Amino acid sequence: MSTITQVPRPLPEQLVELIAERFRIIGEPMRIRLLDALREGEASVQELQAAIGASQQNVSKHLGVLLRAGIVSRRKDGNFAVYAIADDGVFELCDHVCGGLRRQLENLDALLPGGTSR
Amino acid sequence: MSTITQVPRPLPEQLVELIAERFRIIGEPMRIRLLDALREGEASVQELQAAIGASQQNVSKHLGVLLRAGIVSRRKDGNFAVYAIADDGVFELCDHVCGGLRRQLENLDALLPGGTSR
DNA sequence: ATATAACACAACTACATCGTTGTTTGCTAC
DNA sequence: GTAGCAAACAACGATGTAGTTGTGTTATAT
Repeated sequence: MSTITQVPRPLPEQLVELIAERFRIIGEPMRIRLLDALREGEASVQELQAAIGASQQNVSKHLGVLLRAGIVSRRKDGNFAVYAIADDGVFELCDHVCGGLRRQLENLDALLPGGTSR
Repeated sequence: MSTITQVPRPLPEQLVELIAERFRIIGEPMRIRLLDALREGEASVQELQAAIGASQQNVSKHLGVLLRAGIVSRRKDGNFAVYAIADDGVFELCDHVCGGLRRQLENLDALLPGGTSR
């Protein structure tokens, strides 16, 4: 199942907004930390809170944003709320961004006299 | 040169910030429109302004953001400033996002009785 | 039933950023 | 030089959102 997302040429306004929203949601340090933590598997709010070091309310809030965006899923287990990655694509996205960052650094590096080191 | 961006497991704080910034920069409707317009090739501020329908100052400002992020490049041609895509990776990113959106829509679609239409 | 724990919701403050208005810079033409 | 155009810069108001504080809400345990 290849994802050959043939995108229309002048992007329709609605799609622009959707894409922007998606990027904006991921473009938050706290949410990236949450997604990164969830990479190891599902976790409760408590565990995420401990892993990241943020207030319970803040973690819950950001998880709510990710949940409404369909990026994570939620499951109730007794007294706990267990969150998990629902859309693995986000990691490919992050890897892509990391690749881009790396390319930029390499380009900057090439401009310096010292080469790779220094 | 395959970009196998092996990302460290707990993402270092600096990298988190960089990734977030990158996403945040792309996550703006106006900037997405600019990038979309530049997909056809380099263009002056005037042309972009006309294509998108925004004020000169606003277009210039957003282009400045994209330029500082290294996503577009700038070239002076007489009285004009000609911008072009510097990092083609952004389109793959957008396609990825579109793919994710499409998957979500399909999932929602599957939940509806009518199937694909309606 | 009561107490406690885990999580979510609501109101609020602080801060960032979008878009506008006004101005400045840099180039071309006369 | 002066006039005129393209683009960038600067300051401002309005809006959005991150994080905190305070308060429900739901489930477990005694």
